[in-house]
Amino acid sequence: MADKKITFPPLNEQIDLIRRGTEEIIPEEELETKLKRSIETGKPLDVKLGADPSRPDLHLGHAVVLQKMRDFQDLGHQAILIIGDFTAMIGDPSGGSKTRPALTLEQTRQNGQTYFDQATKILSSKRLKITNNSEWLATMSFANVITLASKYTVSQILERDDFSKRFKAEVPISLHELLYPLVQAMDSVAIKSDVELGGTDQKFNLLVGRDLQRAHDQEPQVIITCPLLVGTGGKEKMSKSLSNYVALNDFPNEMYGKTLSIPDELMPDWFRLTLFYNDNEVEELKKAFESGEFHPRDLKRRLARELVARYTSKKTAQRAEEEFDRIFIKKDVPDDVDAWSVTEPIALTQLMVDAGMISSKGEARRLIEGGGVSIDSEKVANPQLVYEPKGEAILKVGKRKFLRLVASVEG
RNA sequence: GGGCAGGUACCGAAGUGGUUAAACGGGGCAGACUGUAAAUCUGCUGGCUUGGGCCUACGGAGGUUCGAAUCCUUCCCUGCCCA
Repeated sequence: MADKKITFPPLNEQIDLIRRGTEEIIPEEELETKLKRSIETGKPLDVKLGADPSRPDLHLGHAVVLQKMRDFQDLGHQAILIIGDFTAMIGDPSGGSKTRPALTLEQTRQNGQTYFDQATKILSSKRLKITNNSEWLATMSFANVITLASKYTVSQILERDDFSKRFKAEVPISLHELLYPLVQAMDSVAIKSDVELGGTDQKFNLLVGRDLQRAHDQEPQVIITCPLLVGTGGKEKMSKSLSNYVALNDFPNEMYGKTLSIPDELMPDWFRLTLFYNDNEVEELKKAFESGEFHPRDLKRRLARELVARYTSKKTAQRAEEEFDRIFIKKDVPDDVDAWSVTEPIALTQLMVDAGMISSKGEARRLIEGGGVSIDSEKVANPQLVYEPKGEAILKVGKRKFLRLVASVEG
């Protein structure tokens, strides 16, 4: 680590930025103490963020916390991204009874790389350190583990809401699940973190980090939780497994479209959490919205536009919007539709499966029967339809899947 | 180790010999209406094939039966109580 002294912004300035958009800072006085000390010594704070490499697709929900991490970097502090490769190898069981497939070391490494690529859309690659937690966890002996487990009590662990709920509901909780918070907390001990970031759902785990650091005679980390972003469905938090997410890697058009499909009530939250509007700005939007100055649709268009611009460019966002209007308002066809060559008559259902638009012919048939498939804007009524290749035709499946069918001569 | 209750499709949950690919609810998908919003209404929600049909599926494996998710045996798993 560089031992060059860094000059930090004044305390108040730092606190203001850090506090912005966070849910809780526990305890705030300790944050001040740590910041003051770093100003005096010129030594940056080590800020920890845990990353789960088993699902390497980052989405806007992750972005909330990553942005907070970025704030710390901008203030001159050290970001430490911990890739939970050890955890991923075992397979985190939380949330379900099914054991997740254990990943190989190579896979986790690969995932770690993609994680990095995506995370640096938000994080600066300066003052960024990435570590795999297998580095210290893989070498722990069983005796070490027992000792670790002795530092915490059953009732302390059962304080965690979802554990106690499951316990009360007589739903199985396996022993190693109870250990997970400790494993996570070990990371904090290993890197001697000053601050750890996470979503509000991580609060318990982060707090265990404090306890465990104390048990190892370290100064406990300050924990900072960020609000959870609600997913496109409008009910549950954004998560990959619920497929209600907008990925950082989504194509601009997708990102634009998905954003426009969120329920209206989500808009203030999204402005706040994905675009980091401050409370006043959000308040103003709300007022303008309630007074009828804005049509909710226009406000959402603005949200989508700014969001796409944030991850690509203004120009691209503009294009995404135009494209959207063309397709959904003018009912036109997008201009970047994948082509699919058809050489001979083929059952439409088969074609849809072959092209990967749908996973089974049965499903394709049902969709057709339900009126969800059209060719050149004409609904297909007959599920048995055999498509005769001729020139070009646009096949539309469901709300947003398009395919350009191109007749091509054999050879 | 003993006693009891359970294991059903994405989830929750009915069904206790045939009419069960399996009620109902949630979730999801699609359609109508819209602003790809919400609310509402409608349809669909195992695979393959259509001429009938065929295959896979109610924790696993066997068995009884013309016929089993449903009965029997055995094994596995989970929760509760006792030790």
